[in-house]
Amino acid sequence: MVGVRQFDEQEMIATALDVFWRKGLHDATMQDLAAATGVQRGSLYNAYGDKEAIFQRAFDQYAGQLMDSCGKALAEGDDIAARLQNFLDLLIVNMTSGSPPRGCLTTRTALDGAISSAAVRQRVQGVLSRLEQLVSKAISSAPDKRLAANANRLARVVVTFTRGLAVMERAGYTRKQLKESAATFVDALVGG
Amino acid sequence: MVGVRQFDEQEMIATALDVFWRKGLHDATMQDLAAATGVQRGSLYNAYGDKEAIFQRAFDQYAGQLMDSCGKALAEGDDIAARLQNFLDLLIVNMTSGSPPRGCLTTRTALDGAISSAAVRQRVQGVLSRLEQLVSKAISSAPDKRLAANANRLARVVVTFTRGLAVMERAGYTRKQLKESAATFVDALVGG
DNA sequence: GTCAATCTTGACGATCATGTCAAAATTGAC
DNA sequence: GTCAATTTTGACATGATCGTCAAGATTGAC
Repeated sequence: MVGVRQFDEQEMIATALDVFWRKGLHDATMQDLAAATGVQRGSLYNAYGDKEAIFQRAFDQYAGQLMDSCGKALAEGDDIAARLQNFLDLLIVNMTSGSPPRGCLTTRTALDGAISSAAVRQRVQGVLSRLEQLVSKAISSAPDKRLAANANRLARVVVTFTRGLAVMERAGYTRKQLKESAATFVDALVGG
Repeated sequence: MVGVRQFDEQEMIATALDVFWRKGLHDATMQDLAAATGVQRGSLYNAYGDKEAIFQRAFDQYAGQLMDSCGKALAEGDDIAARLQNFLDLLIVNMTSGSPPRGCLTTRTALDGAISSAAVRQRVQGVLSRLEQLVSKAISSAPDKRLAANANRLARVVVTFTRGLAVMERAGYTRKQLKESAATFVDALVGG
């Protein structure tokens, strides 16, 4: 192949993800991406077409990693309470990492009003849907039949609560406060 | 007084609130406000200084009305479950009203990454803080001492959950789905 | 009715982001 | 080493938004 790409795509997407995570799809500009990755604007347009195409790649990478982590968190622990706690703690650490904390990319993207792209919306819905499935599966396997019977409904409540945590983080709540809320929530939900 | 204002301020702020609610502080432009209110851009700059000043007035009006409604919702009902349900239903209806649904202004504002204004951030925190107080007060008055003793912590969980509902709405969940989640949440939280 | 303070209007300049393009540079294939 | 496909580069045109300002219009006070 002639005229070979001068930058590492993996590295480029990873850096772009960081930019999108900190600024959001709407507020991150091609200039931001160019500056952060060291790849010129024109090259990015040539390679990907537009900003949204870059976002989609970055988001897919992020979503894949997130699902892996969540699956593992929900598999470790003696009982369903511990597993849910692991899951919530993982998300909390995830959204409160970085300086300043970068928040939750999925939630930020869901709230980004300037996004009319069906592809982006579907990706957000995909993450939420898969999270519900993971949690539902975990709850289903609990010995408590009262819980297991309502696994789907409860899973949606849990995922909804995680979205709330993401909003509270943006509003200024600290990791410690979020963890306390999460503990209270798990305790109240699956009995303590 | 000479050289009198040619538009009704109350009406202007109410219309501006509608614009901000549908587009968000960041995405709503002065042109949007001018077009919706019928007041020219220059007049708005002359009267208020900048967009954020208009937003603050609109937000204060919105927050006041919201607190009133929430206070009433939390006061009606036989038990704490019914009161919380009223409260959650109110918020759900509030965020799913309009066509297309306008969502939750507080949550949208909290997630708006382009906002560095301390005044705006404080207003968002103020709403969340006051909501926590209202809910906490309602829970405190419940006969169930196990609940009342944890009123503050539980109230924060409830408010966090409401933020989650706002995100789920943006992600495409319908009013019906949100209400079902809310019902499941209340049932799990305060026993059913 | 006149005056003067205030508001309104329309236009202006500046900034920023987008997307495109032609010319130059790069490099694998032969 | 040459060629040709592809990428890179820098510049360009476009459009949106912001904030400002001078000139004109309005109206309460006298």
